[in-house]
Amino acid sequence: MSDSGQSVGRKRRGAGRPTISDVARLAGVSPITVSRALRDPQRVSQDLRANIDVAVRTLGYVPDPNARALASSRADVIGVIIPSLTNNVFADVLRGMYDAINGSSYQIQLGNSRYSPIEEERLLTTFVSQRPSALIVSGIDQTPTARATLENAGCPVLQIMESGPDPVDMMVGFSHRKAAEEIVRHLWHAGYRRIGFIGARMDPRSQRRLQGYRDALEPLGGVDPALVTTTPAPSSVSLGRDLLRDLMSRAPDLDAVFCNNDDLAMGALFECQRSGLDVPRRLGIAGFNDLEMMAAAHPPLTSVRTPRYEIGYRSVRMVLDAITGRDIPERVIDIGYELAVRDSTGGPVLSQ
Amino acid sequence: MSDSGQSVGRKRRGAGRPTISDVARLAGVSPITVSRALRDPQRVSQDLRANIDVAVRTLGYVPDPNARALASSRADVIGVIIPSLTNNVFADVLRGMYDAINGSSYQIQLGNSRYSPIEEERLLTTFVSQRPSALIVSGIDQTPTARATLENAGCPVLQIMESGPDPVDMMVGFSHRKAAEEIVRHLWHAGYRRIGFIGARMDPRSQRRLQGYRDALEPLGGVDPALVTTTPAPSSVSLGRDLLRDLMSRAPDLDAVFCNNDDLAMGALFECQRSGLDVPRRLGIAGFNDLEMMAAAHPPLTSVRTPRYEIGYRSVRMVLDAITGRDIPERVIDIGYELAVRDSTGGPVLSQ
DNA sequence: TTGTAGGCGTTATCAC
DNA sequence: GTGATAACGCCTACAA
Repeated sequence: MSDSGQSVGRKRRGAGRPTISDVARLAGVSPITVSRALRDPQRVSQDLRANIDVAVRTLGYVPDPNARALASSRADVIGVIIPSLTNNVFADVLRGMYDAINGSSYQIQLGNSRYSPIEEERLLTTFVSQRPSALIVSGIDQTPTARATLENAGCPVLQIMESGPDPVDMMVGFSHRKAAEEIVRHLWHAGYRRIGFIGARMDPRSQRRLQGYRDALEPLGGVDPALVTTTPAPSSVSLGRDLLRDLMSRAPDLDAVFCNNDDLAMGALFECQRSGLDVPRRLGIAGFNDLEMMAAAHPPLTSVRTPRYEIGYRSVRMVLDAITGRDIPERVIDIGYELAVRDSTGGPVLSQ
Repeated sequence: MSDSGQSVGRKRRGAGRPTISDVARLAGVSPITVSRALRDPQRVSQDLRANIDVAVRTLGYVPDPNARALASSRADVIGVIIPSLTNNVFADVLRGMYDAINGSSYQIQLGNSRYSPIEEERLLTTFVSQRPSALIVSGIDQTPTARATLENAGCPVLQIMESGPDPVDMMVGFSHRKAAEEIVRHLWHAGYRRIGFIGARMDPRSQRRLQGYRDALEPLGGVDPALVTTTPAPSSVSLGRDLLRDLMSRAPDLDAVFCNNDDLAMGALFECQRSGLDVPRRLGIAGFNDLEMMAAAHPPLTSVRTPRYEIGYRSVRMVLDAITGRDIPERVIDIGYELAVRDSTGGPVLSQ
């Protein structure tokens, strides 16, 4: 009790909560043994481990993550950067991530780049300064600076949402271009011939969906620029209404529309309801992502089902495996997508 | 150059990035002066500060947040616990929070309790072990354990989303009970007499909305239990369809429905469209939160506009003020709400 | 398997 | 206003 660290006049700056030394003293071992028992119980003998467990519980000891990070030059943190918090797509991804990290000793450090590559650069710099155990970023269009930061981060790096060439390290996603191409082809096969495109935000993934739209129609009679409407404005249901109204007024013979995402598709549906256009007979509507509401709409809306939750879940499992040195059989995963074909693309009146 | 720290044979464990000592050496001052210049420039003389700035830039010095947290017993982190990531309500709150923290040197540490008080307890314990600068939690229904943790966290605490008695510390929210009461009264005044309630999830805030529904109808002829349908299942648009269908089959004379949230309201609208019920003449529909899609629907849907973004934004500003010791004029803020009255509650056929 | 020595990078404390 | 000293709590490296 002479050097308990609590004696009068002793100066301590900390908040006075128990430290690893307190536990060690109570258990009759050295601090490093406690440290080992906590991190890798197998490296400590049975009986000592038991003593230590008791001491930990008795004192209510909780390791200090900051001290741990400082000493080991490694924080038990996975940095995640996404471009939007309100986009349902990323909400699902995040849910998967948080589910996957549950029960582990790691924390997710979340950054919102707001679709700004520069903001992403800044966040990356901040995150790297914390020496994270892994980094997860959205998309494959990082700036050269950001890419360099990722390459020198000294930890596993995972790019999500898209598949593409030249990964920084690992990758989990799918081809937005191919997905778009496929659903546009579905519209064609359903009998639609004047197929338009409505797009908002027009971030890189939206651009590639537009490209997929073009790729699909090119061999099928060509792309009519008059049928394409895009805006850099953030996507919304109201915007879907507006964009469809614009497009219809400029191209009255439009008979189907592929919407960049589900919000726009929902807005397009409401616009049709308002103006009395029969869906799918007068106008076919397809969206992208297959949010839950799509199947519940009237009529149910066709979309591309993207495995968002799964992307989030698998990405965290993957970096966790990488962190713990486990074998990663595939470092680049094309996770695919599925068409969710519903009544809204049932075909025009005069289906061939 | 003899003791530059880079000389051969010297053992350094860190990743070799510049430290505050490197900056100090280059600027010809002591480390503590650099520390002060970085945190509170006014405490260091003009010329030294200039030298230090140059040195910082020359070396590309970035402070180590872990070392800082360890030494000061305080991490520049604001812990935030929300019950859901996919609920649009919290997405908006988070967006406000991330916007408000932008530019500060603080980080948000996000936890997802999945509507589980026990999970919230666990997260709180984990967060507190990091010595956060502030904590923000959702709702006012923490377990006694969680509440004790908050009270002993040694940092500002803010409860958001609801207003209520007995705050732990600070509070930003509004009365869900009163908001619900008001919109149900609106339905009554619009001429509806058989007003039902549809609820999902039924977390504490949903419960209070149900209470508001009852409080409104009690003095207006009483509550008919047959008009209330709730489920603990997570809310969704599809569920809104299902619940309305159930309710209509059990109470065919239903003439309006207050939905616990907007997803359910949207589902109720789709169900009416499917079964050919005129909205608002055969059935009035009101939701809660006023998500963007509500105004774009056909017909536009009535809801309660809740200031979600503002709650997020103001809550972070508030804890930031508290952290920096600024005066907080109001520690408990009722941020209010507004009715967004639209066509979907335009009144029944035989309006009085 | 366990322990010793010292460092991780920064800041609180107190002296000048 | 500036600096010396020690401490924050834990972990790596090496020794026994």
